[in-house]
Amino acid sequence: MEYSHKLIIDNVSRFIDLTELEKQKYISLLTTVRVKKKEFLMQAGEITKYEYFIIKGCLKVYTLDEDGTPHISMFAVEDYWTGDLASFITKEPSRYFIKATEDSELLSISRVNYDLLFQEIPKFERFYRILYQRSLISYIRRSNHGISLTAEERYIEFKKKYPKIINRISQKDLAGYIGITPEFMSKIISKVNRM
Amino acid sequence: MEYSHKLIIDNVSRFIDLTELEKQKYISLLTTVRVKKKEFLMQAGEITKYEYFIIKGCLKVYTLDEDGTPHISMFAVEDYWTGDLASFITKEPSRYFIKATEDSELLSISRVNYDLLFQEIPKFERFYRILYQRSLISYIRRSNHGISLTAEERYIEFKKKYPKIINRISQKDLAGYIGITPEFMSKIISKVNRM
DNA sequence: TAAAAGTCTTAAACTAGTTCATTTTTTTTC
DNA sequence: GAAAAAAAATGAACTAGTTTAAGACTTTTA
Repeated sequence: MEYSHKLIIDNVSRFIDLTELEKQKYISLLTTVRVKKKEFLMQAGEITKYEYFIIKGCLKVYTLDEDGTPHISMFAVEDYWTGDLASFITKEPSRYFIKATEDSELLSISRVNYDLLFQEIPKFERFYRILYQRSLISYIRRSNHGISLTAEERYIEFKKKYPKIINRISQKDLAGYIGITPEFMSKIISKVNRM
Repeated sequence: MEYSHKLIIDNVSRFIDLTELEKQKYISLLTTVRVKKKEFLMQAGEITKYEYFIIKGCLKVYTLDEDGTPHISMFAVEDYWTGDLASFITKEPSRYFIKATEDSELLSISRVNYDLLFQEIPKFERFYRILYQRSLISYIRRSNHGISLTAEERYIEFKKKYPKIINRISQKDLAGYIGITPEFMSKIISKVNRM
C-alpha cells in the first residue's frame, strides 16, 4: 500500500476496524492533492467541495475581517483533518482561505464521495461521530479560553499544547491565531522568554 | 406517548428514522430529571455521568476562574442538548457547573446507556455524527468570533442569533457569556439601545 | 549575490474593556 | 407587603491590547 494511504488508514483505524475490502473501497474514494508553499487550497467565496487529510506539510486556515486583518482558525499539519466544515456541509460560500505555509501533500474526499461513504460503509458514521466528538470537545475548550484567558495565557497554552507546530509557523501567523497584533505578540514572547 | 418523550423523539427524528420498537427501546434508556431554579444539575469536580436533553426550562453551563469570575459557555433551553461532553467521554472530573435559571425538566442518558445505545441501535451513530457535526460548526464559528469581534459586536450577534434566550437571562449572565464584566455589559446595552 | 519584500523589535500615543465604589431599581423571601 | 438581597446603572481611575511609525534582521527572488 502507498505510504499516504497507509497513513490515512492508520488514522481511521484508531476509531473503527476495516476489512481489506473496505480499506480498498475507502481509498478509491480519495484523491491526492499537492500545494506548494504560499499557494491556496481554497479561497473565500468558493463553495467547499472537499475535506482534506494532511499527509505532509503545514497549512493555515483563516478569514479576513473588514479591515483585511487575518484571523487564523487553525494550523493543519501531518495527520490532521482540515477544510471548512460549514461550507462543505451547507454548500454555502466559504468565508475561509486555506494557504500552504510549506509544500504540502493531502488526500481529499469530495462531498459526493463523503455521502457515498456512509452508504457503502456505514461504519464511517461511527468514525465521524467520534472524530467530530473529539473536535467538538477541543473547540468548546478553545471558545471558552478565547473569551476567558488573556493573550499571554493563550500563548503559553498554545506553546504547551502544540510544541511542534510553534516552531513551524511565523510569529505573525501565531498572532493571527492568538487573536492579537504581531507587535503585541512580539512583546509577549520576549516577556515570557525573559521569565 | 408522554409529551417529554414525544419531544425527544421529534428531536432525534430530524436526523434518523426510527421504528416504533426502536423508539420504545430508546425511551427505556432515558430518565426524567427535575431541577428547581438555582439548583445545580452538576458541579465542578464531579465526573459527569449524564448527557441531558431539555424538555422545559433554562440552565447555564459555566466555569469559575481562579478569581471566582464565572465564564458561561452556554445557555440551554427547550430542545437543546447539554452536559459536559469532555468529562462524559473521558471520565475525567468536570470543570463545569450547570445551574437552572428557571424550574426545569430534562431527560438524561447515562454513559452506560449511551454506549449501549450504539450497540442496540447503530443508527444512533448517525444521529450523533450529525448532532456533533452541527455543534462543531457553531463552535468553530464561536471560537473565531470570541477572538476576532469586539464585545459590542458579540452582543449584537447574540441578540440576532438568540432573540428568545436573551429575554430569559440576566444581564449579568449575558456578560459572563459574552466574556466581559457586568458593568461593561450595562454600558454596551445602553449604548446599543440608544443607536 | 544584490535588491526587494517580508518579518521582528521597540516605543509613544491611544482605545476597549476592567476595577472599584456608590446609588438606584428589581427580585426574592419571610 | 416590608425587609433583605441581588441586579443594574453610572462614573473615575486604571490596564491589556492597538495603532502608527521607524529601524534591524531574514528570507525570497531575479
